[in-house]
Amino acid sequence: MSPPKHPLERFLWELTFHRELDADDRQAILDLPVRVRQLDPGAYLVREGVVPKICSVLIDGYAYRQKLTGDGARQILALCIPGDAVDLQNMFLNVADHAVQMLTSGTVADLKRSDLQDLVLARPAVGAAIIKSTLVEASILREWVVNVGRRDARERIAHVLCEFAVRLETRGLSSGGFELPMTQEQLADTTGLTPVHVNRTLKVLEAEGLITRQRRHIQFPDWRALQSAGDFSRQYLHLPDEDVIHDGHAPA
Amino acid sequence: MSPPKHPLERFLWELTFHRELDADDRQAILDLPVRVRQLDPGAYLVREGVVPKICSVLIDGYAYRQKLTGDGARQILALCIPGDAVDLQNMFLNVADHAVQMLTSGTVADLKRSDLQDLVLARPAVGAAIIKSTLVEASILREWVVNVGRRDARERIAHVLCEFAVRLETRGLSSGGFELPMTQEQLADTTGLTPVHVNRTLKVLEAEGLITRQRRHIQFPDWRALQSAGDFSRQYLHLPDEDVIHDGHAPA
DNA sequence: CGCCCGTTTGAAATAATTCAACACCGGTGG
DNA sequence: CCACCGGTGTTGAATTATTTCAAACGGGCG
Repeated sequence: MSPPKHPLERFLWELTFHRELDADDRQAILDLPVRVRQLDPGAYLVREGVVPKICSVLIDGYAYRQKLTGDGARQILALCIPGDAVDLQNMFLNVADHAVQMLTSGTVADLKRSDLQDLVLARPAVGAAIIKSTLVEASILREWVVNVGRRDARERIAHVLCEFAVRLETRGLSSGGFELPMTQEQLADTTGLTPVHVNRTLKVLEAEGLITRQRRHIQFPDWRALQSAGDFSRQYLHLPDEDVIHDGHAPA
Repeated sequence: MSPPKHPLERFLWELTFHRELDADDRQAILDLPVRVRQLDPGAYLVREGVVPKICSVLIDGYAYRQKLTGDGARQILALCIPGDAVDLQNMFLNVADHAVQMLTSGTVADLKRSDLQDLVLARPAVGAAIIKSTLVEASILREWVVNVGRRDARERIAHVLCEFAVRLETRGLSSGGFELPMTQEQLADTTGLTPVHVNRTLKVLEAEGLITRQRRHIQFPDWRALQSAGDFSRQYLHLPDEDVIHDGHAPA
């Protein structure tokens, strides 16, 4: 929970996850000129339809990718956690096909698009790491299609909780439970459900002993059972090694 | 409808769509050693969980990306049309997170993974084109999450039909209508619905005059209205220019 | 204290599913 | 040539998951 010394430290760590980087690669990333900004919940990092000149990296706090349907319904497409770059696709695509908005308050580091492009050209290993991280994002997207397309409410929510927990744990941002950074309405928009149905389903999960909740703090008394309820398997996250996630009350 | 002279011709065309390639780039692609295979419906191009050593490019026929849930339900994640490379992500990712299967019979060209990797290193423009095309795929995936997450059956099906029509048209594979290369059950698996509900919904669309059907041949008497019924806008396809798609009976 | 946002609960309505039967079509073999 | 067959499409009726609407509740904050 202590803030990283260098703004891009966690971003660097996340890239190294995907691809080995040598000292020069790492230094080149840390030398990138950044502007650090503090943002409020709801602030836009990217707006649909525009070409951003900057690419923001989340340092602290959470964000989400989002799209609206014609009649105003919202679908959340991805959750961004500290260390995620929010805009990598826009290094190659000319127009943002979705919006990115802050979920909580937090801070971001803005990189110049051109700086990033130069870096990728100068250091192919960094380019490879960036590509890999966008490919993993695509894999997560595929799993989300499965989630909203073929699972019922209980499975969907359990799955989202599992995914979020694992992603946080592998970055050292939580263990055995976490502060869910969103309202039930936002959870509804990530699972393609209604806020009231999310509420009822959370209570079911709680009644079954799969989660405990105090306010928005969620814990997993039976991690194994939650995974199975959510039909969750971490394969699609393409994590390099098998970190263990512990039960809420019985860290193994 | 006439088969391309060179097996990779349509693949090349699709890449050029995303990024300008000079004569040397293009020649390098066409010089790639290929093995051409004829495949039956249902044949696997990629199996989940394995590392393919080859990357197949669809020359003829259709394929789909697919994932199964724990209890055996299937979700189709993408439709591949002639010119699509089926495996680009596996150039960087070590394990396939989903399967790819032939929808119809057809032919594919197999490229050696290492050949492709060498090509990308030798010709950065080709690499850029490949990256862009995987990013467009990710954009389509995002739209699919919205589709199954936030649209009702009628909208979902109309949307899938629109997307498929536009993608086919921009590759010169159809105009004003097409032969839907899948059963209603497969359409159900792409929309997250039940086969019988797909059936009923198709009849609704037909009754509304948005589509006509004879067997699996679909036409669009009112293309504008179908788009609006499906909440479809081609922006997310990141197409370079604004090709026009015509109504079934009134090519404009 | 009172207000507002988010959560919780209930009852009624609806979209989609399930199960089951039947129709259709092209292909195969008698 | 016809009969049958399996896969696909079509239809109906009953059931279920989820939504909708509406109202009450709770806690944090000005």
